[in-house]
Amino acid sequence: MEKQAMACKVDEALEIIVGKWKPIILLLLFEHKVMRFNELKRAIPGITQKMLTTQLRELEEEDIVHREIYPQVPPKVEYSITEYGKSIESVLEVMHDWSVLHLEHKKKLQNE
Amino acid sequence: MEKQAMACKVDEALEIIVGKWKPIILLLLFEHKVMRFNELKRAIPGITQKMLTTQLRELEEEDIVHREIYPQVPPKVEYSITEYGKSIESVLEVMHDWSVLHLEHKKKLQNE
DNA sequence: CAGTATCCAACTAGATACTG
DNA sequence: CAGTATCTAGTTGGATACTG
Repeated sequence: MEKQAMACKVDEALEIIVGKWKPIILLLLFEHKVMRFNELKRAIPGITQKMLTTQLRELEEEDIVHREIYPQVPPKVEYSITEYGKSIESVLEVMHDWSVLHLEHKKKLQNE
Repeated sequence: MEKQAMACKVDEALEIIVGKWKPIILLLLFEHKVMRFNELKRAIPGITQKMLTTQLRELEEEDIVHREIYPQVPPKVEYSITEYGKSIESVLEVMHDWSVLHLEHKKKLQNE
C-alpha cells in the first residue's frame, strides 16, 4: 500500500476517534452499554452540554453511537455503541496500550 | 483498569499521533528511513515550513523522531524514526486498518 | 538549505441563557 | 431532561518575509 494513501486514511480515522471528548465518551459507553444524556454529562467532568451534544452527534453520524429517543415527558434519550461501533474498541485499546508504554518511556528518559 | 484513567491515557497518545501532519510525516519516515527537511516538505503537498518544523519538533520532543544536524554550509539536517519511535508503527497500522473498514462500512450504508 | 519571526484569518470550544 | 442559540476568548494554522 502506498504510504501517502495510507496517511490519508489514518487521518480519517483520527478525525473520528479524536475530538477532545470522544475517547472518554466511547469508553464510558463500552463500559456501561447504555447511558442517558445527563448520565454521560455527570460522568465526564468539565464537558459542556454543547460539546457533549456535538460529539455525540458526530459519533452518531458515523454509525458508531446509537441514539434512542423515548417520546415522553420529561424526555429520555439513551446512547449506546452500535454493532458496527464495537469495531472501534480494539483501536482504543491499542492506543491506550501504546500510551502506557509511552509514559513509561518518558519516565525512563527523565531518570537518565 | 478504570475507564476514566484509560481515556486519559488514550488522549495522551492521540495528542502525539494526531496533529494535522504527524501521520504522514511518520509514515514517510517509516518508508524512507532517513529524510532531509526539504525532502519531507516536497513529499507533503500543502504543508508550510512552519508547520513541518513545529510537528517535527514535537515528535522529536517525544523521542519518536531523531534530528541529525550536519554542521556544514549549506546546512543539512536529517530526520529518522528513533528506535523507540518504531513502537508507533503498529498503532498507525491499526488505525489505518480500521479506517479502511470504516470507509467500506460507510459505502455500504449509502447503498441502502 | 533549513529554518525563524510576524501577522492575521478561521475555526474551536467555553460560558451563558433559553426551550419543548 | 435533553437539548439549542448566541457570543466571545483563545488557539491553530496559513501566508509572507527574513536569515545564518
